[in-house]
Amino acid sequence: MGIIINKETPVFSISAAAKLLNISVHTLRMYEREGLIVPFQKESGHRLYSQSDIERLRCIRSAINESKISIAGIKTIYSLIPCWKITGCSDNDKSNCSAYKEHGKPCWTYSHHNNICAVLECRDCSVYKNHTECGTIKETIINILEKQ
Amino acid sequence: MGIIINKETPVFSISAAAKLLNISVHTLRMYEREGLIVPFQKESGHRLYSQSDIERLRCIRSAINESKISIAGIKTIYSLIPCWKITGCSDNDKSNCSAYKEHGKPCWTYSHHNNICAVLECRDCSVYKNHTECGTIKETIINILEKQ
DNA sequence: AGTAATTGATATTTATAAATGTCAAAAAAT
DNA sequence: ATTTTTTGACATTTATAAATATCAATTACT
Repeated sequence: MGIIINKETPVFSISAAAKLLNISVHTLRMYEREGLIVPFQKESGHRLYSQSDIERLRCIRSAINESKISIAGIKTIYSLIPCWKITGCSDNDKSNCSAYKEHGKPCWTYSHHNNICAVLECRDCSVYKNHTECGTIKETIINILEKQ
Repeated sequence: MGIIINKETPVFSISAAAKLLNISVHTLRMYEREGLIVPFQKESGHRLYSQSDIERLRCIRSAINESKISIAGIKTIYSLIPCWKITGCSDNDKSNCSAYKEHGKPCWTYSHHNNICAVLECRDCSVYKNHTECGTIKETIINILEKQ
């Protein structure tokens, strides 16, 4: 059998994740409702968290508790990632995309029927996976600007 | 005589500005201490605010009160403005600049002895003047990315 | 010269975001 | 089959960021 377990494999239940992070399951659901995280969902609706999800949540917790950035602030910061450059959106994709045109919410909180994002779960997209904290976001802005 | 009064002319005392905004003078000084605003300072140390400053402060108030973004969040958002592309920093300028290398604080909260920013008061720099709220910041990121 | 406004620094208050608690129904595990 | 966990929705608590208050010293008006 070919089961591969890596950092992206969803393995922790919500209670296991909560214990690892020393927070309550309510808090985890709140972060999800706010669009900070996108855990894997089974058909039943039950959530599963990967090691990557845990690390992402540690960053979020640090932003809230150490850096004193509010949840609304984190959402807005995520919304400034130039996702369209990472995904390779066409002009048409962009004109159909709220994530491109608006701000205040991360791109992965929008539904993507009519553009390039429809081919991939947001959870598996590098825009989501690679950007957990502000340092990485600034690096991305710099990299995209210097590269082209 | 050639006195020109426009939106950038510092004319309001701190108490006048506080009244216009319906806040206390303490709050205005706090925003300054946090690096959100850079009012004009007389030799005596007394502050003067322009019409532009008032509008900037309205944006900041709206971010805090309506959008629920914390002051630390606003600072981090400001720190994501690609200032080096606006000022035309050289590679050497960048390597000497904390605003380029770090994040969490707006570029105008750093001292700029040793790069292109030394020639202009931050208060008079378009990085500061043109970016009061998140919409403009996203627009700038988009514009810089599409232009080049 | 005398009143009013501003300064910075420290302490206090208040508003509310973030986190938890509770509940009944549904799903999963043993 | 029974126990445990998860679900969503609503209510409550708590921690603290944001805003004020107070103070003596300094500066600015008239």
